[in-house]
Amino acid sequence: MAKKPSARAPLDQFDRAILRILQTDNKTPQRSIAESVNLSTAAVQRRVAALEATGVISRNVAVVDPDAVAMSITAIVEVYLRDERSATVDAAKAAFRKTPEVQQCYYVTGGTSFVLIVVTRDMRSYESFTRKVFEENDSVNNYRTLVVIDRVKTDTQIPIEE
Amino acid sequence: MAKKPSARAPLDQFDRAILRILQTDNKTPQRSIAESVNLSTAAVQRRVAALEATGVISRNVAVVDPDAVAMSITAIVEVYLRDERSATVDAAKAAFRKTPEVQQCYYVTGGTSFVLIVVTRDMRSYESFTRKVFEENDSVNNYRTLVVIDRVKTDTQIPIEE
DNA sequence: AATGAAAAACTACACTA
DNA sequence: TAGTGTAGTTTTTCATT
Repeated sequence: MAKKPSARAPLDQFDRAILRILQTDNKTPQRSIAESVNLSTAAVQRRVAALEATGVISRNVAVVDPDAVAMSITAIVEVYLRDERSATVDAAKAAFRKTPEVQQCYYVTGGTSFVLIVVTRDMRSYESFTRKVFEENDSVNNYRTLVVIDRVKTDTQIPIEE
Repeated sequence: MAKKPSARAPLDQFDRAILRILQTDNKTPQRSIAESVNLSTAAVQRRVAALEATGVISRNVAVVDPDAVAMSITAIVEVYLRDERSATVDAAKAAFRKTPEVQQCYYVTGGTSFVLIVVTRDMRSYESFTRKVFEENDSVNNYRTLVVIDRVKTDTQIPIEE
């Protein structure tokens, strides 16, 4: 599993084309990638290995449907910290990073400190999550929950320019 | 590429253990999955195939680091529609779904209509995105941008209970 | 860029709870 | 009958030239 800070040469057209494919389906055989982008399979192989080694591809994962594993509540939570001292912020980051219900966490500008995407089994477990993570946490001043009605789009694809 | 609405038997311990592994690294050889969960490789093979066929695993993807492809702005946008008539909402969903800069889109409760996660090259292209998608769109009443300073956690992992 | 070796994914079939 | 393991086949990956 590659995760280098990466000193990387800029990506060329081939790399970008390969990334577009792997972002959609990383099980695509190198042979058919090679056809699509007009390279040999060996070239594709070397490029994919390099993209992984330099961290351009950070992970290779299966995407699981939350409904299928009976995790029916997705919520977006805006978190307001008591203060923005770096110790406070770093502690919050660490806490969110290791909480499994927190699927995504972003530190943001504009008044709100963090935006979280939280996944739980049901409303009861969402409530106990908020107790545990927000209400018993002194550095959290306040939070606002937006419950997701429809996960319209959850691709984690990055738009890759031509 | 599997995507069935999924009428499926509930997942057992084996399935959940397999999902936990594949969510972390879907390149894990079936042989080592088999060892971890105490099944034969063939059994693992069949279960993975079934999980894909029923849509429990919706996709298999490479996760690309936005910085590596020079997409340096991530923004979280709260969108307020003019009204919540279903035609208006559905049109907005369709529009967001097909806009490549919109990496994720959630329809939510609580005043805000949509929360978007938007990825662009830089601030200039973020601005032209907002013009194109919000300001020239009559059904968008208003929107609020939170610019991401730190992508603290961007796993798209679902917590899978024991 | 092409070949060949190694590994992984998949299939067939007999067996068992 | 649904699901497993063994063992054999095909496909994919990867190193070497």
